[in-house]
Amino acid sequence: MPLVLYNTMTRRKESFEPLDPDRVGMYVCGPTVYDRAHIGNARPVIVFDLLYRLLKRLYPNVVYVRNITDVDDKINARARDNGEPIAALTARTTQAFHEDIAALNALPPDVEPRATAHISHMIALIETLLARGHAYEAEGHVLFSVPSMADYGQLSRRSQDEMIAGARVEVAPYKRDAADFVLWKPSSDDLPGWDSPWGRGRPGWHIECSAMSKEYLGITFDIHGGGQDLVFPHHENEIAQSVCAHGQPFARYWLHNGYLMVEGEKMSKSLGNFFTVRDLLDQAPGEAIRLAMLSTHYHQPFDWTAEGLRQARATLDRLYLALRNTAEIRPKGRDNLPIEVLAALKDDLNTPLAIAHLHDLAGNLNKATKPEEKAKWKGALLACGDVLGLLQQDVEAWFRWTPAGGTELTDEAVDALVQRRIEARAAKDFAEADRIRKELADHGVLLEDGAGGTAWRRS
RNA sequence: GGCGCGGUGGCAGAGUGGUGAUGCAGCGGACUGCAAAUCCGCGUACGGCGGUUCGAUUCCGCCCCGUGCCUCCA
Repeated sequence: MPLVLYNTMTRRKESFEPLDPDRVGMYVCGPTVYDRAHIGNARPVIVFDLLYRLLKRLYPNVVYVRNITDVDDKINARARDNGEPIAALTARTTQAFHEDIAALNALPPDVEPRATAHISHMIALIETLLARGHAYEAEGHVLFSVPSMADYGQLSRRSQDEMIAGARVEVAPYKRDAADFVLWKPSSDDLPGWDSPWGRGRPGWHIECSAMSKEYLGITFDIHGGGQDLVFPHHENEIAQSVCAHGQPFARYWLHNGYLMVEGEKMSKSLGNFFTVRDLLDQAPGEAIRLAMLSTHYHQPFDWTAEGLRQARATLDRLYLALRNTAEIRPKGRDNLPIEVLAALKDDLNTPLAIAHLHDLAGNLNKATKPEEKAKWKGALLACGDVLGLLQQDVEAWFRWTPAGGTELTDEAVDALVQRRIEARAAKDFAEADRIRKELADHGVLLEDGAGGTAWRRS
């Protein structure tokens, strides 16, 4: 049962066979650090985190590289608007990014290279492209010559004629060909810049990924991922740069997550449906956001909705309840991922199917009567959680989560009321017991009387 | 205009050439002081029209609808 991945380059599912099974390399395009991560940024983070977890389970050594783009015109513009130094903006935003995605249970990549720390690598790459006749200088810029690459456009399946016909942006006069793109551009004194053979300047958008992927993964490596919107021009141009510079293949498998929409519409600030990850973490646990994202296959368009988030929370309630109801059982076989779930994930990360199996496991756990059966199903459920990045937290912590600025009762106040109700029930004062239940319910706290006492959770 | 992606039951969302996942919501039952949770049972869905086939939601064609990209947005 091989790992099968949908390769954008070939537009079909392919068996994944790493170049070197002892060192699997994956490069994913990371954030441009000028603002808080939004919900659309979260999808590739979560999707490729899952792939990373799966790869680590299948191969002994996986190197996951996700860059930080900390030189960019949007950064420059934002720093100017904020009246703060660029370095302060990028440092602050990078830290916020790390906090946000950690809350989504995304593991840190093995390497997280920053563009500004690799300028010399980019310059060297550009020099190679110039030397090989794939780039040219013009008015302080260095441009990649698209016509110099015979098979440009393979990934996005565009012919150069089409691109010219469809071009709707005014072509800079110094470009020899409308499709040529910038490798290096001049910087004025008020902008970030580095000395180069072409004067003080800064890199174009695409070159950093070509330079840094080679640095950490080599010229040819296994997997390159990102959002579908990066297929063109970003990934296409990365391929052009890397292949033309090195004369060898670049990434072998290209994976792209589908677009994200919000309540059926494109997310945009003007529509008022623009959410940052931070906004959502105030409303729901990060784990619920993660599960919501994984409820749709990564390749499909994903529609972010309040209802979807509610369902994700309900699903996690169900799974955590199965764990809570067997709190006294020590799980067994947690290292053994159930075969159905492994098979689902190995089939191009079929997370919806894997989640369906999670429900089966929870059902089995709920139905089990013998302790050894419970231990087995509980271990299986937790094993799935480990690879999916779910069910990692303390069960009670899950049920006690409160939204930011919530006016709910404190945990202590709930405990005190629960205790009073226990006493009322012991005295057969069911009117008082029901009154307390009602009072708690009005504050979003649900009670569950079980054999082992009364448990509560916030709804 | 060019190049893509998608349309599955009330909702979300897998999957498959023929015994039609899973969850949420809903209904009925068991259990419970009452609940909740849990368990049991219940829903003949696959955008439209053709074609191939013994048989299509699944393959092919056309159409309709939604959505994305087309040089710096994950």
